[in-house]
Amino acid sequence: MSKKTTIYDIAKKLNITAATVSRALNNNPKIGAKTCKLVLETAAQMNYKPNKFALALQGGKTGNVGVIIPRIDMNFFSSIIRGIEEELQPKGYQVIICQTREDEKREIENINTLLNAQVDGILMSFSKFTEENEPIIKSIIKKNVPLLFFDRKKYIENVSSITINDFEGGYIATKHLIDEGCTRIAHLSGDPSVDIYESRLEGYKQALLDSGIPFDENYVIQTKSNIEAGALATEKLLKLPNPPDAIFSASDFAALGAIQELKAQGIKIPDDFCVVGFGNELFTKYMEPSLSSIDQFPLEMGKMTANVFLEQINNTENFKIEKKVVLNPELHIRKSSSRQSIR
Amino acid sequence: MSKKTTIYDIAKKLNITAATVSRALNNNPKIGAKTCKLVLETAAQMNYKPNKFALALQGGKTGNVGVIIPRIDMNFFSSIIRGIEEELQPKGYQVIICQTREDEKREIENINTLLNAQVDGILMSFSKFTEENEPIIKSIIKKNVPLLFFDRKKYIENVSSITINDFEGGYIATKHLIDEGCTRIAHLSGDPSVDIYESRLEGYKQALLDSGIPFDENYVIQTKSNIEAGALATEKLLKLPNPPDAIFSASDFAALGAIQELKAQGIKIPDDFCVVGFGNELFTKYMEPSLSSIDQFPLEMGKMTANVFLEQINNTENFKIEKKVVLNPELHIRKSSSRQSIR
DNA sequence: CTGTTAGCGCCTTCAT
DNA sequence: ATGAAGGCGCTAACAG
Repeated sequence: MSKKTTIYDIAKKLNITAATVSRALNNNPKIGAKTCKLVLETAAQMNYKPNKFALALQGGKTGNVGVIIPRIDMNFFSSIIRGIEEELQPKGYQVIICQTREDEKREIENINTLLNAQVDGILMSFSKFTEENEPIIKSIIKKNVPLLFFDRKKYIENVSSITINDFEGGYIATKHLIDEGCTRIAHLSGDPSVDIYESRLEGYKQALLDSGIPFDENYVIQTKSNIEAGALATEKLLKLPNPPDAIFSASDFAALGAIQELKAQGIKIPDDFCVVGFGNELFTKYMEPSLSSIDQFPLEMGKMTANVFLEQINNTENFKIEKKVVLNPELHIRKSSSRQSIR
Repeated sequence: MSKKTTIYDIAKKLNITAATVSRALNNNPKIGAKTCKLVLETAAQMNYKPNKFALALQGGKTGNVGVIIPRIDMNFFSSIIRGIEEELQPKGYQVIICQTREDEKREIENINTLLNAQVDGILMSFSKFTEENEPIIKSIIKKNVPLLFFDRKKYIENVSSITINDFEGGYIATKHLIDEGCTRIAHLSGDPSVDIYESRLEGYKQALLDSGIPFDENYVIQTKSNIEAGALATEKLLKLPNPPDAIFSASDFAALGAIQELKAQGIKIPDDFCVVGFGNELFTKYMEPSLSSIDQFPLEMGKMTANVFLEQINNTENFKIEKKVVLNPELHIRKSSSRQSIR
C-alpha cells in the first residue's frame, strides 16, 4: 500500500500505452474488445483508482458537491444532509458542507468558495433572496454549475427545487384545529418576506375561509422561531378582548413557547386551548403535552434533492431539466390538539 | 467572470515568469521585495485564486478534511460538525462528511474513500475498535495522514484525541443523586466494550464507593440507547425485591424511556424517584418533567478537534504532536432530580 | 534574485 | 485500433 497505481503502471504491465488504458477505462468506442477487457481486469486487480485531481485539473468533474445550509445543528437540516449524503455517496460523490449561519454575506462567500472548488453542483437552502445575492445566483447558472434549491425556493428559470407544500401544511394544521372544535384560531407566523412563511399563512387563511370562519388579522403575530418569541406572542394574544382558543404556529419552537406560556397561565391543553406546530422536531414528541406538528420529511427531501441532482448531471439531452418537486407535508396529531378523549 | 486567472496570466501582465509569481505567492525567501509586492497586488487585483487541483496533483495539500461520524442527524454529532466547520472554514479547509451508519464495513470504505481523495486529515468518531478496522487505522498513520479521534478514543501512539471525561460525568451524575438523598441508585449502561460506557460505569461505581454505598450489580442493566430499551430496563428494575429509588442513565434516550415507564406506574418524579441522563439532548429541557443530564459540549469538542488538527498540520518540528484533550462534562440539574422544593 | 525545464495523472487531438 | 505529444495549473530542481 505504498504508491497509488496510475494508468501508466497498468500500461507498462500490459505493454501498451497509457492512452489506450485511458480509453479502455472510459468505454471509448474505438477500442479492441479484448484489450478493453484486459485493461479493466488488471485495473481492478491492481486496485486502480482514478486520481480526482488530475481529472479536475483538466476541467473535468471533481466528484464534489457543495451543500449550503443555515446551520447544521438543527435537526431539519442535518436530516436533509443525511439524505443527500446517503444518496450521493454510493454514486462516488463527496458532500462538502457550508454553513451560512443566517448571514447573507457568508452565503455569498460560500458560493464563491464552492465555485472556486469547482464543485459539480451546488445544493442550497438560502436564507432569503435579496438584491445582494441575486447576481451571484445568476453567476452560478452562467457558469453552468448545476444548482438546486431545497426547502426554500424562488422561481428562477432552469433551477430545480425540492420543497414541501407549505400552503398545504398551513391548511391541514388549521383544518385540524377547526375539526377539533376550535373557532378562534391564532397564527404565529415568521418573516413574511420568506416565502415558506407566506405560504403557511395563506394555507391558514384558506382553511378558515373554507370553514366560514372570518379571518382576524389581530390573530396573526409575526414571531422569530424561538421559545421566548412564542411565549411573548402568546401573552399578547391572551390579552386580546376576545382571546383565541387555539394557535397554529409556523415554528415548533415558537409553539413550545406558546405552550409554556399557556401552562404558566393555568390554561388547560387541549381542553381549553389547542396548539399545532410546524417541523416535527424531535422534542415535540416528548414534551408535555406532546405537540402536534407538521412533518416536513427532511430525510426524503434530502434524498429527493440528491436524486434530482443526479438526473440533471446525467442529462444528455440538449435541453435543461427544470424540476419543481413539492413534497406533501403530514400532520402528526398529538396531545396538544387531541380532544377525542373529552368528546 | 469568464475564465479563472492563473499565475501565467499575472506573469504575462508583469513580464516575468510564472515561477517567479509562484514564489512571490508562497513567500519564498529569495525574491525581490518589490517584485513580491507587485505580484501580490496584481494577483489580488486580478482576483487570483490558486487552483486546488493543480496543488493536489503534485502531492501537495488538498484543503479538504474528512470527518467520519455514525450519523449526522443526531444533535451531538451535528453540533460537533458545526464546531469543526466553523473553525476550519476560515482557514480555507472544506469539510467532507462521511456517515458510517453504525456499520463497520462502511467505516472502512469511508476511510478508503477519504484516503483516495487525499484529504489533509481525518477526524473521526469510530463505532468500535475491532480486529477488522485496526489495520486500516494503522494504514492511515503509515501514510502520514493526520488522524484525530473525537468522542471515542483508544490509545494509539501519535494519535491525538478530544473526548470528554466520561468517568467524571458518571461520577458527578451519581454524586448528585446521592446528594438528593437517593440511596438505591441504578445505572442504565451501554455496550461495555465501548470505552465511554465503561468509563461512565466506573464513575458511577466510584461515586457510590466514596459515599459508602455498596455496589449492587443487579442495579446495573445494559441497554441500547433508545426509549424502548430504557423503559424495559426500568420495568425490570422496579420488579426487583428491593427496587431502586434513582436511575443514572448513560443515555438520554434510555432515560426518557425510564421516565415514561415510571410515570406509567404512577411513581412520582422527583419526589419518589430521581433520574439523570447523559448527553443533554435538546428534548431533555422540554420534556415533563425536564430531565437532568450531563452536557458533553459537542460544539466545543468540534472546535477543539479542529484546532488540534490545525496545530498538528502547522507543526514544523520534527517530532509528532500527540495531544489528548479531555473536556470536563457538566451536570444540568432539572426537575427529574431536583428535590429542593420538598426539602 | 529570476528564468528554464520537467512532471504530478489524465485526457485528447493528431497521426499511424 | 493504438501510439505519440501536448496541456490542465502549479511547484521544485537546476541553472544562470
